Amino acid sequence: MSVGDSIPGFLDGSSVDAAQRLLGCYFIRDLPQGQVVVKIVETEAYHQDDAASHSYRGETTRTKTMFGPSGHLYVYFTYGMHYCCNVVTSGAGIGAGVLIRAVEPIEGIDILRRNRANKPDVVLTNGPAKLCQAMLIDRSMDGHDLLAEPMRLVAGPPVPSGQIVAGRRIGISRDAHRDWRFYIKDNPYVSAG
DNA sequence: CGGCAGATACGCT
DNA sequence: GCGTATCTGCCGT
Repeated sequence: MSVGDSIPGFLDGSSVDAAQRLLGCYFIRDLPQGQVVVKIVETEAYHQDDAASHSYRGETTRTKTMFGPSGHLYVYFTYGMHYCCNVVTSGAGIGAGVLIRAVEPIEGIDILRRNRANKPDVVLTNGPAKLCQAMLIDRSMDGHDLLAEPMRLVAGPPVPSGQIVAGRRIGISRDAHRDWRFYIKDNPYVSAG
């Protein structure tokens, strides 16, 4: 397959814009077992003036990465056992990012299967904690620059706006009415939600 | 297949 | 203490 080789240039704008434009982009993850390529199919936007965002109450040790430069990975730990990852947006000094909720396996699906106890393909990466488990993303990856190995973000062909569905974000209680969740219409790897 | 409880640890009140 | 940007297994329809 052929993908672009530069990080998407729209990350410095609002996370709501970035969340839509990240759909169709790729993560290329190098693991000891080999290379994994996935396509982003579901996202959610979070920003500083957003009561649902980890950055809402200001910078802390945990959320420091969200206030750093765009294009880095913010990884958090939640529910006592799960990791989830965001692409940092909106530039240094602003606490914003895009939660990656689901991805579609493109290459290295056998590696993803192994990391997910050989579960059926459709549930390998259709959730924010599932995809982190499948791609071996944990707190040690927090702050990682997505221009660099072992995990890069590259632009994909833009998803037509008619193919993007917006809806409420999942699993939050504050500012829940905002339609800041985006996914590719009819894609089988979108989370059940 | 939909609903629900349990797991489990960390950050914030 | 309490709530959490979740997932899984187990139950009943």
